[in-house]
Parts: sequence; structure tokens; C-alpha cells
Amino acid sequence: MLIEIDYRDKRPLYEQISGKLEELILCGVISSDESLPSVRSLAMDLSINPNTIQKAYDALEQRGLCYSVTGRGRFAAPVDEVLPAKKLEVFNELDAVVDKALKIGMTEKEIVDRVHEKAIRGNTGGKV
Amino acid sequence: MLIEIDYRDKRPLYEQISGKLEELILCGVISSDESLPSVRSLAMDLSINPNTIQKAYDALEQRGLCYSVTGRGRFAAPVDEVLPAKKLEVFNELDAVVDKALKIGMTEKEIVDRVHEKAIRGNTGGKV
Amino acid sequence: MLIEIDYRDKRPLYEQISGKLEELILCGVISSDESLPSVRSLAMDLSINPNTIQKAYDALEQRGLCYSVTGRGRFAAPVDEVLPAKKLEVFNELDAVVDKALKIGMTEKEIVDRVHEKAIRGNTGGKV
Amino acid sequence: MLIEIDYRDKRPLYEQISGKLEELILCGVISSDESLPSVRSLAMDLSINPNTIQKAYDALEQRGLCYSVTGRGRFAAPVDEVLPAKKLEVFNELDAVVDKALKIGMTEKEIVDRVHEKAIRGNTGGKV
DNA sequence: GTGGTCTAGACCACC
DNA sequence: GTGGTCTAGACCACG
Repeated sequence: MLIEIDYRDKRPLYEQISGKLEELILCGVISSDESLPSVRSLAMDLSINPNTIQKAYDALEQRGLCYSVTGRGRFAAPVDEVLPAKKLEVFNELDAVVDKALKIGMTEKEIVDRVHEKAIRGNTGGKV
Repeated sequence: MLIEIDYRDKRPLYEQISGKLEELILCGVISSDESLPSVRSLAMDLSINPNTIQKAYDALEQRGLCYSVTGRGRFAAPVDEVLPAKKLEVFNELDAVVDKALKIGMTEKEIVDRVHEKAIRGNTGGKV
Repeated sequence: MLIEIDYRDKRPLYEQISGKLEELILCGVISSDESLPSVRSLAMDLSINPNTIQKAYDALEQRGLCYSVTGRGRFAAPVDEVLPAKKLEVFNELDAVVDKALKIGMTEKEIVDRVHEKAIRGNTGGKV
Repeated sequence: MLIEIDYRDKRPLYEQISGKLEELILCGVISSDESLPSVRSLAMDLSINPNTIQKAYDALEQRGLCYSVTGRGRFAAPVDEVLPAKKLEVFNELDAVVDKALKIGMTEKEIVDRVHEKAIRGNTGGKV
């Protein structure tokens, strides 16, 4: 599977899992309307209590990143419908960090330079 | 007082308090070696248990943002000693957000533009 | 249990406990990723308030010697990650003592001899 | 004065002061039977409460590093009488550190080398 | 007065 | 069951 859990991560398990799934969907690794693994199979794969997986899926669905069809399973939501909201979310996070940076005396140039560096290095190296 | 508690905030009380104090110190609102409110007085002010304030101060001290002298009180640490580490920390947060943005298909330009906008609007209006 | 409280010790209880655990972890008596006793059970064992144990564990975690997973328990950190920093720490302590010794007129030979004696007697008999 | 107090130091003030005085006496900066500054004058010098100075002197006297003659003042004890006990004390500290070092897997050679380095660099650079 | 430690007992989220 | 947060109230050392 594409999901690995990090037990040192401070986030609750279900959030870690739903976060990872969200990323896979948004980046297109899981295509729109592709079926997601069943609660039970994923639970087996990760050696995790099914309740936890269920909770992860619930969170994911609530964020609009997947939908469930009773009796058929769960499917990834069409990315086009979700991306705009997600972009806004990321923008807000960006705002918060920039705000913090400005408050401790960093200049816009310093920030932009750092963004540039990161963009050049590419998004391949980044951890989630 | 300069600190207000937001009970809708999901973070624990002590973290909210230490975070707010950290900001006040880093931005120079509380100057270096200036005395911080005593555990008991701040507890009264905020109608919060002294133990919780103590924990907030412990966290603050652990991050190197203040030091305590038994029998005398607590004082803000010299910012110069802490700022470099804090800058690095913020840079890492920035990297993480930029990474997330790139992964969902944003361009460097989009990001830089947003940073620029935020910088122009000034750092006065931002929430912490 | 491997931990005993010495009520004549002037250090606070939580420090005594975290110190003892640190030693057990660093020496490999508790192996990496092995689970530590739960807050409540250790509190029962030592007849100490759970809050105190919690504080001891917090201190331990802050020093990077264990990590906690909510709902699952607490586990010893991989020693390899911590040993280098710890070595440096001990070296600094050593420097301080040697400095003190030299200042009161001891010779390097006297010091080295004492180290040698101690090394021969073995590290088994030493108190922590 | 030769004494400077560090308010960031975690030790209580009186201990810091008595410690500094002890060092001055043991190193011969204050010679045997030389008179120590009066409680009041030292309190003035350091802008510290006389009670604290009194406590420092009491601690010093109790450790045998000075003696008081009623009506005449306080005097440094003859170093020869105190040095042996102090040496033993430092040796014990040394033992403790060496023990700690051995326990985390350092070799005798590593320790001795460090001692040697420290001895070469001289005791001039060391902080108290 | 100050900070620091400890106890007792409660409540919550997570698994 | 686990860890984490919070309250209430007590005691101590320091200045």
C-alpha cells in the first residue's frame, strides 16, 4: 500500500491516515471516482483497528474528498470539485505563516527567496 | 492585560497562553528582561487555575523565551538569543506549506503573489 | 519494578523518576521502542500521584528519550538518536569537574589515575 | 568586587554567592585569614537583601570555609585545613561523572583523552 | 510576595 | 485501556 503510518507522529492515527489519503487523491495518485480500499482490507494492511479506519474515512468524506455508495464501497471524489476549496485552505495557511514571519521581523524578500529556493528544489523531496 | 483566552480555540489553555506570550516577547511588546506577570496574578486575571499558568510558563521557559528566578519572578529572555532559532522554525513551516501548495498544483508565481499581497496589507491585521 | 523512590533524595520526585528511566533507556535495560509502564500503573506501583508520573514522562519525552502515542502508550526512543547528544552532555559535565579539580590544585595525573581506578572497579558498583 | 551574580542561574542566590566565595578562597584569591566583606557592605555592593548574604555566609561557615569572630568580622579559613575534604568531594563528583560516562558506553580512553585536552587548554578559560 | 512540587479527583479524545 | 488537560487546594524554599 501507499500508506505508511508513523507512530511517532503526534497526530491521532485516523487523522494521519485521512491526511495521507487526502494527499493521494489531490495529487492524482488515486484518480477521481477510483475505488478506495475497504475498511476491513485497509485495517488488515496497516494492522490497525477497523474502527480507526472507519473514522479516517468519515473524516475524509466529511471534507468532501470521497463519497460512499451503500453496498458498493467508497470512491475518490472528482478533484476538480475539491481543489478550489483546498487551494483556499492552503492560501490561508500560507497567510498565517507569512504573518508570523513578518511579525518576527523578516522581510518580504527573505520570504520570497525562501519560497523560490523551495520551488527550485522541487516538491519531490518534501515529506508530507 | 494583553492576553485573552479564546475558549473556542481547540488548543489547550496552557499552549494558548504560552503561544500568546511567545508572540509578545518575540515582537518586542514585552522587552528583554522585563518581568512577566506572576503565576498567581495572571491566574486571577484570566480566571484560570494557577497550575495551568505554571504549565504555560514552563513551556515558555523550555522554549527559551523566559527565565524564572525563585522568589523574584519570571522575566522575558533576551530576544537576540532566541530569534535565530525561531526564524529557522518559521522557515521550516514555510517550506512545509509551500510544499503542500506545489503538490496540489499551484505555481511558484501564485504563491509569491499571495506572499506579496499579504506583505502589502501589512502584518497588523493578521490573527495570530 | 526497576524503579525505586528514595525519599531522602533532595531532587523532586518527577526528576528522580525521569532520571532513573533515562538511565534504563540509555543503558539498554529498556530497549528501543519497548513500551514503558503506563502512567496509572506506574503511579500505583510507586504509590505516587499519576500527575507526578505524567510530569516525569513529559520531562523524559522533552529530552527525546521516549515518545507517546495517545491511546496506545509510551515507548522508549531509539537510543542511537539520543546517544550522541547525551555523550556531549556528559563530556561537558566532565569538563566542568576537571576544571574544578584543576582550580583547587590537582594535577592531571591525579585526575587520570582516579579515572583509571574507577574504570577498573567497573561501572557496576556505582550509584546513579 | 570579584563576585558577579547571574540571575539566569537556577541556583538560589545565596548558594551562588557562597559558591563563588568558596572558589575565591580555595584558589587563594582570598588568602587564609583574610577578612571577608561585611554582610552589609556586600549586600550594598550586589544590591541584594542582607538576609541573603547572611545566609550565604552561614552556608560558607558551615562548610568550614570561613570563621567569624564576634565583633571583629568574618575571615577566610586556612586553605590547608579545608583542601583535603574538598579534594575528596571533587573526586566523588569525578567518580559520578565517569560512572555515567561508562554506563552509556564510553571507553576509558575517550574519557582520559578528554581530561587531557581540558588540562592542556588550561583552567584559565573555564567558567565557574 | 515569588516560583516549584505534589496530591486528589475530574473530564476528554483516542484506540 | 491509554495519554493529556484542567481544577482545587496544600506545602515548601527563596528573598
